Amino acid sequence: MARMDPQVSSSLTASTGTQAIDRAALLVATVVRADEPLSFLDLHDECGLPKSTTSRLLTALERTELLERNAAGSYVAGPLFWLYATRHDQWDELVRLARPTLERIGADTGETVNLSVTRGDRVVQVAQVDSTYLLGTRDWTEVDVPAHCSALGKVLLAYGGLAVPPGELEQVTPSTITDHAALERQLAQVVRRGYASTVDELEIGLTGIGAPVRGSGGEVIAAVGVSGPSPRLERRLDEIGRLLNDRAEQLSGLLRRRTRKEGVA
Amino acid sequence: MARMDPQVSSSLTASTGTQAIDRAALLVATVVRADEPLSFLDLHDECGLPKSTTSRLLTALERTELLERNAAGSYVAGPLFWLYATRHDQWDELVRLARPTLERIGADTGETVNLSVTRGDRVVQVAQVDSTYLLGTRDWTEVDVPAHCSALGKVLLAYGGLAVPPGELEQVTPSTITDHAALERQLAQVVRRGYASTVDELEIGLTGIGAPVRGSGGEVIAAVGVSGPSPRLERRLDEIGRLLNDRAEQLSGLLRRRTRKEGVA
DNA sequence: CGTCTGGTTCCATGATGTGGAACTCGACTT
DNA sequence: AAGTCGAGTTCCACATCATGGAACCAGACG
Repeated sequence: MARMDPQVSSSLTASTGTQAIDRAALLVATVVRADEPLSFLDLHDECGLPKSTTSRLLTALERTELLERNAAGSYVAGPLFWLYATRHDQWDELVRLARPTLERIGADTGETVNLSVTRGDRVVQVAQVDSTYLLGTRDWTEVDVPAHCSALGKVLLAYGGLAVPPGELEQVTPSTITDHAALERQLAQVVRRGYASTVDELEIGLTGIGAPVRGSGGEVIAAVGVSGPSPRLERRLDEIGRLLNDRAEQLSGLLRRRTRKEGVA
Repeated sequence: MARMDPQVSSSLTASTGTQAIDRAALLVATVVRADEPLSFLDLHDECGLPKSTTSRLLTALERTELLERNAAGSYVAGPLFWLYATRHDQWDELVRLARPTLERIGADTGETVNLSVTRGDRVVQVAQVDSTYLLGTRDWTEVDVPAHCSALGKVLLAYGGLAVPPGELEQVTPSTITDHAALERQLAQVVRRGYASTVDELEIGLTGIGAPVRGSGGEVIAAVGVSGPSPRLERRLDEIGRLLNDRAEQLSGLLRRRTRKEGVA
């Protein structure tokens, strides 16, 4: 009856008296994380439960509106998820999901951390974790700045989350890149390196570094980055750039569609 | 041990061997539908489960990321819901939720049914169920029309989902209302009656009727309506208006936050 | 320092979920 | 038309697992 070792299945946080629920939740999580219709068999061997059990659980989950079957009979997230999604803005939810990542970056670097997305043709900061230093950047959530001179803006430009505006590029400081060709060259480099940076280009003495966050389909949907005084950051550009890329990659992994063989969180 | 009559609990579709899951799902559904933090006790007496059971189930649901506790210890929807919401557009999900309602309206009236929302300062149709008549309106999903001469537009204007544009009101047909004062008077009437209509105001021979859909907080977030040839609809304005209001009310009920005493769907 | 409300842990009990095997259904072959 | 296979559901004896009353714990209030 025991499928494998009796006590290996759920290791952490000691679960007792909840086998059925753990399994049901595993099914739901698998469907939601995959984010594409999974057939009965997919779920059967993805989750490693006996056919009869799988069937019973899935039927119950469907009845309770946690899952639903599409026309082809495959399972997708059910009405409860639709309801939640209609009521909540997707960017707010991205912030929730990203919060732990931002905080880790904050702890690692000590600098102010930002998360940006494109809204229309503008870059807006949607979340911020403050610097541990006294000298940090102010809270500019919802403040939007020209894309071509902010690190997060450059990331979004470089990965196609945003198009480079056709007209003049505003000269915000003496260091701002205003030449289209030069900007394009930089953007190509951003893609090559996996992170973007601006030193004194948005404001004298302000340095920013950013990396791309990818959505479920692999498209770049947001950018994470840190910013702070140039003297403190200038020398750590590459170090922090790599760190950001790592962390952003992890966050992207969370958002990525997963089909096969993913350990239980 | 049996709380009530042994076979009364879950009547439809015969459930067997899934008590634990049904209960767990009930908890999740309650939290998601309420859409505001529910304390342990709220859930306890909302769902009528023994304390110990409630506790065990909630702990399991939290571990599996279906629920989460906020700072105050109350339960809210968990990371799995966030993930789903980040990946899906909220208007698309509204369409999913509304589809059954639209289809019922279509079946009731035989006319083309539309669902509209405001995007920025424009009204866009986001879903359509086609007329059973041959003479119906074409698919204008994503086509946006001036708000002051469409029934759904008037609904959104009337309930504050949209502001009346300050400038000239475009005269689309001879019947189009172009006078601001007259429009305001109509909008007030719309609120009084609970539905809006346009006869020949957008296109000669085209009549539309619409009613408001309210979101979780009670604000009007969308409008449902039917449209078709004036000869067929003109006489049924009030009848259909009431019908739409009823159906829209039902849909709104689905979206409304619910805190207490709601039967299991 | 006692008293409550709010919540978790224990544990004996048997109801409840389990899973192998039998069965059904439909599609595809021969 | 009969035969075969794969996908999925239903059955049912068994014992594992969820159950819930009671005891327990912790913090807030008086």
